[in-house]
Amino acid sequence: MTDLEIIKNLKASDIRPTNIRKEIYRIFTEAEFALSHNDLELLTGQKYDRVTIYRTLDLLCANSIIHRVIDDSGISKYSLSKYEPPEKPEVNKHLHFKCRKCGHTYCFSTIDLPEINFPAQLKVTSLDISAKGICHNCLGI
Amino acid sequence: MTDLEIIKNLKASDIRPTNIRKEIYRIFTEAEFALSHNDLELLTGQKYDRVTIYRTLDLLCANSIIHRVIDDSGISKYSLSKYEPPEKPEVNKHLHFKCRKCGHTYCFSTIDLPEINFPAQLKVTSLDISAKGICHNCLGI
DNA sequence: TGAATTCTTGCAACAGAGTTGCAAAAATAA
DNA sequence: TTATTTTTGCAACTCTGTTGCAAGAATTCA
Repeated sequence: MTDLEIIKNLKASDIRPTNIRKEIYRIFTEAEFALSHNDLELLTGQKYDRVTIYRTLDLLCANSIIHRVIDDSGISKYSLSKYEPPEKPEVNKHLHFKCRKCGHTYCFSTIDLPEINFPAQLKVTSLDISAKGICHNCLGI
Repeated sequence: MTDLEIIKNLKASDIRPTNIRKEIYRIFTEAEFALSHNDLELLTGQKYDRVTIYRTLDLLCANSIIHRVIDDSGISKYSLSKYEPPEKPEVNKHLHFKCRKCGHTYCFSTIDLPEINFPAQLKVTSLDISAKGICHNCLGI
């Protein structure tokens, strides 16, 4: 993604394209797996304050540019949002996979997810399917 | 569950039936939804040390008497394990539902779960399906 | 029974993730 | 240029969870 596109996308959500915002957004566009706050502190070279990074993540989340995945150990990771259809679906679905070996969390497309039958009468508004195991990379070695 | 059954079950896992262990185990057998460490501190009337409660939870988890559910906000909750078949399944499956209104997390049976097709070649060893929405109780009001 | 050993609990202290308040700095509007 | 709003950094704090250690309780074994 070009710098201009980064700026354009931020502006489209009424987010001022400051340095930290552009840099963190760019990092997400290039990431292959979900990143934690700590990952971002390292990837930005400790250039920004911890709190500012948290606030940037919250801002990008609130504008659905990224989304949060809660790790099986309870820590938050973030990943670029990919909308399959441009419309917002009735049930917000996510499909994640965490590798027990390398620890990375991967986000997958949610097309082709089967229906889950919940017992009783529940109004389901979001669905999160997350698996654990060994990822493609770690199996290959 | 009778006191004797509680004691018998703990002993079956080589766990000495001390007061805190019996009490916390009993609380889980009577709980309708998953409980956090903080819930247990309150339910036991601040009778036990925080750390001892954590250790009791870890012990019951390690012996598969209870299992841990990570909340969408990242905090751990615990719930009694229910094995449908007595054998251990190849893929350890869980089905959870968190109500946005009351905040409770419910654990459901995992029979009748459809297959999830993950992309690429991944070895899946556990599967966690968790939904959010409004629960039966909160809808009824 | 009594001493030695092991297990359990509580306390203190710590670590990590995340939040809040406030003031300085930067950007925008007037 | 000045006034206003937004953004950032700092300090301090909360909450969840962990670790080390010593005291207490239970178990084992002679």
